Amino acid sequence: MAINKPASWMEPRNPADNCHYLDVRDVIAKRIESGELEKGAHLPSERQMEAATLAARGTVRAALFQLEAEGLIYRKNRSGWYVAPPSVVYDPTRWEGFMSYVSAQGRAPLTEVLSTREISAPTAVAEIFSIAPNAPLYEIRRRRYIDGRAVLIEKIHVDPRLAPGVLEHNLDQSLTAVLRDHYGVTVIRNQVEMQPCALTQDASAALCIKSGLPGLLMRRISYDVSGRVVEYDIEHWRHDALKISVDIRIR
Amino acid sequence: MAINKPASWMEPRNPADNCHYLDVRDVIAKRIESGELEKGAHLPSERQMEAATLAARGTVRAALFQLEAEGLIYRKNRSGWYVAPPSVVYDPTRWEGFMSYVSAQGRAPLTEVLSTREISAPTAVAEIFSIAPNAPLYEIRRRRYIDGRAVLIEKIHVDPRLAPGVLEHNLDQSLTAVLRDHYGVTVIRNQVEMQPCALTQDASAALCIKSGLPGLLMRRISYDVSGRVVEYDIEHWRHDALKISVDIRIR
DNA sequence: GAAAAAATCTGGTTTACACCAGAAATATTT
DNA sequence: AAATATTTCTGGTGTAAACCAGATTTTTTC
Repeated sequence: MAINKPASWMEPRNPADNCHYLDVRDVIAKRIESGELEKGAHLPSERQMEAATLAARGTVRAALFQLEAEGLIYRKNRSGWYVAPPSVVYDPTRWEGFMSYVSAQGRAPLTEVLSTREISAPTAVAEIFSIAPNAPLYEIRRRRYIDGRAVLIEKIHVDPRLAPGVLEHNLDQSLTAVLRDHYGVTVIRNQVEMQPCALTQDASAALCIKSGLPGLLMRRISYDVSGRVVEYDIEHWRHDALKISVDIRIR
Repeated sequence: MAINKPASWMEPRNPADNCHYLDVRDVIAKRIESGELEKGAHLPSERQMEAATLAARGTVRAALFQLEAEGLIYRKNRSGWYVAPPSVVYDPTRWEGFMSYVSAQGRAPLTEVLSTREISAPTAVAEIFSIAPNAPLYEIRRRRYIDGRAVLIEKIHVDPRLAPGVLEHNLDQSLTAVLRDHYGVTVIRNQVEMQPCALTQDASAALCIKSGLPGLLMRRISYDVSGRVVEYDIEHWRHDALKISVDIRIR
């Protein structure tokens, strides 16, 4: 089944820490790294591991949380623990959209529009767009998948003056492409910001994740040639879904 | 002292989740965000909070772990929980070293050399440098601080052929500057990679952090004009110490 | 007053139960 | 065979109690 060495894995530990849960962690980690447990594989249940490792369930869970923080495993709501697929590499300096860089890495991207509507700009957002508070603004909420796993939820704000009626278009694809092709709006500057966060209630619900789990918050502001803000995007990512990679040369 | 509303904070919760520990989290989070608990402030002890919140210690700890993952608080080994200072903004596209961008943000950077030695290149590292396995290589281990808090530990590899005797120099400063000023080696390309990780035994020990806590792994490869690898740097960061920000324009 | 020893406080870890709600599998009914 | 009800399984949460080892503070000793 998995994990059933009685207590033999107690010995080869580093004497520095005497943390049982890190032992359990190591056992599982090794099985994943060795490929014994394949990507996406379903781990045995916590109670099975409890019996197999002779550790209390709380200890087993501590180990699972640790592995989750490391991005090695993840959980589906109440269905179980799974081996995490490899993360996708993202280079913020490249002018590539989600669909593009995900498929370039041999993974299957998918975008789903959750909702579109016209709102009146909240103060904070209005400031970014340099428009009056409560001015009209489009809001698009989307969910994106990699290989069938929901990895991020995003809320995009667009200025209706730059792209009137954009909500009528098909938004399952690159929004930047739609803006370029239908409105002649070209993005020439991107401001990207990333930081760890806790997933908000709605984000975690949309990602089928337990509320409050750590995630990655990415904010992106896109500008056009004349310096106008075209798009303000707030993305909540699974923390284990991407890796950042930047390649820079002096010009 | 702090947190002593008997059970009044039970009401204003979102009815979706009935997670007690998120209630405790919210109370503490609010006190931090409102500024009632200042940056760097020492939180009451877990046992005090246990009594004050009427929740079991395990529940209190769950809340603390949550806040830690969010980067709002951190802990010193066995001394207690503290409010986390604001994170530092790092822009991988800028040609600025640690000392430079940290002080530019009004924070006090500090670098401490832990060890320097000559090693024979492990296979993986040798590949990066395009040298023979076991070829000589310099290894520098440093620890860096922001406002007195250790935030990262790094291991730098340097090719002795490019910078013979570099270990004799003062390495408390920017290594890139030393290479430039004393060896005429200029870095013109940087390859940076970031991903969440679990802090290794030695990293966590050096950072005075409980072993196994999540962190951020940053790898940097620096190239000179002729495409030679000048420097290979592996950095283990506290996950709450930095924020990534990139500003890109089409050329 | 300074150094050393002792008591106390703090997080760190583990155990063992108990109960809940959603997911999944199974048995039942139509 | 398909739709439906039921049972079982899975993680999610909370409690209470112990014990450890390093940090810190207090007390004692010199």
